[in-house]
Amino acid sequence: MARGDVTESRRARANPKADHPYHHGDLRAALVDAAYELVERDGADALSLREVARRVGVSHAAPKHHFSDKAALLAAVGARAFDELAATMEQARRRAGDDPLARLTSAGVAYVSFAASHPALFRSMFGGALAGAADAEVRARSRRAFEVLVDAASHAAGPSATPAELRVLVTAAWSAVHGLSLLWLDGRLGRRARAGGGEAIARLATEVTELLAEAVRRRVESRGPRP
Amino acid sequence: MARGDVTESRRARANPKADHPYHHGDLRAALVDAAYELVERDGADALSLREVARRVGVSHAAPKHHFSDKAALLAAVGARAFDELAATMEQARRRAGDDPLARLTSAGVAYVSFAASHPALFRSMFGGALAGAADAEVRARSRRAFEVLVDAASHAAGPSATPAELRVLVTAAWSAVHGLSLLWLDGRLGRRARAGGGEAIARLATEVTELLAEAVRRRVESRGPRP
DNA sequence: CTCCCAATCTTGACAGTGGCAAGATTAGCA
DNA sequence: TGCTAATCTTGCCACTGTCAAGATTGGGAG
Repeated sequence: MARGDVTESRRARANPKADHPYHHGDLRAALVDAAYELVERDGADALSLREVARRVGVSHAAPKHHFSDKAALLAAVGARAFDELAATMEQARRRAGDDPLARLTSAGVAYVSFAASHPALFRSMFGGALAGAADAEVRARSRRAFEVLVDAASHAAGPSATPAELRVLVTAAWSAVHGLSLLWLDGRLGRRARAGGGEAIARLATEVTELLAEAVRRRVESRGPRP
Repeated sequence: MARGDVTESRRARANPKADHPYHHGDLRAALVDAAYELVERDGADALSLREVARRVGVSHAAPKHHFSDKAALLAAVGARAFDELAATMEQARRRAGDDPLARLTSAGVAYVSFAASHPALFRSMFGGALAGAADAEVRARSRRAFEVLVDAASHAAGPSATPAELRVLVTAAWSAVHGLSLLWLDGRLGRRARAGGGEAIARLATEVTELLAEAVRRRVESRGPRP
């Protein structure tokens, strides 16, 4: 479910569970797969290296040769998750057509929808283990997702927006969808929003991003031509 | 540092560390104190019940009689933290005077400033252990903090704002400051913001909340009188 | 084709964790 | 003054992440 298959390299292994040859063939990818599933289900805090190893059918110390650390495994999971997020958002942008406002809102909706449909995963992508060390790869992959938002916000602000104005819009939009996602996951948006399910949160995201875009556009227009 | 002292009840204990009488006197409060400090320093994930017990000078199983669970202790810490947040925000509102916009922005700034000066604590107040069970007390205390924001946003929207418009503003403002706090804590706002320290994040919060308030106000005004 | 090195995986151990159970100690009420 | 119930301790279990040393094997050098 998580995502298609991963390059099954080198050796064609008939049965991954029954006959456990001493060398697994593609342990690294298998570990990331299993970890991704577990994190998606129970979150990063609940992840146990030993459990991952067990699922893959390998001894508890085997992961050590591919991931120095539990944090390293989580970083790999995070990188994959951000790829997923970026793909989702890019697809949403593509589907949104040419209208700049529609592009922004649909990117925002894609963001919160991803959070809503992968709650534990989404939480694990920020803060916690991924925050401190901030694996370089994770940062790079996450940037791609954010670029979608930045691009959409830029168009929504209009061509004559100042860099500073643009920066405020981008920061505000990103903060808003991010905060909206987390507050909703925490169930802190009142029961009206919670009851509505995925639809309610999507509508909220639309309203909020529209509000922001509208604000910047008006501000830009009322200022007159760019100095 | 965390906050003054807690009601030292019942018995006056001369030396809390040296002579450990069989009955501590006020173990519950002492545990919360110690846990609060540890969470503030290292976050909820890093908290160890045994470490807390050690700090208080008590056996590792003693906390069981006051907190059924590690989550229960964290809930107590969370409740205290939300009290702190609420107090900070109320103070900010008081200092802001009468201007509705100033009230909103200063509440928002107080929110992100709290996050910035208590990073690990702030993270622990949301998601993770506090998210699932959602201790009733924590919810109640947190509501008080959010009320400040709601109140400020209401005034900023103007007297003729519709309930629906108001709800959008409140949700947007709250989401924005919340997301802003977390993204900044994660170091995801670019190096310009990170380098600025507490000042930069406060400025961002001001700009974002002002943008939102402005948007709603214009929307309300341009709509004409309330239907 | 053979042999050997290095990568890969396993077994075993250690310190630390949260939670449970049974016993020691004491506070405060009858 | 005595005794019950609350409080705290000791001891244990299953589990975790990490390390060290040994077993196994793939794949290139000769």
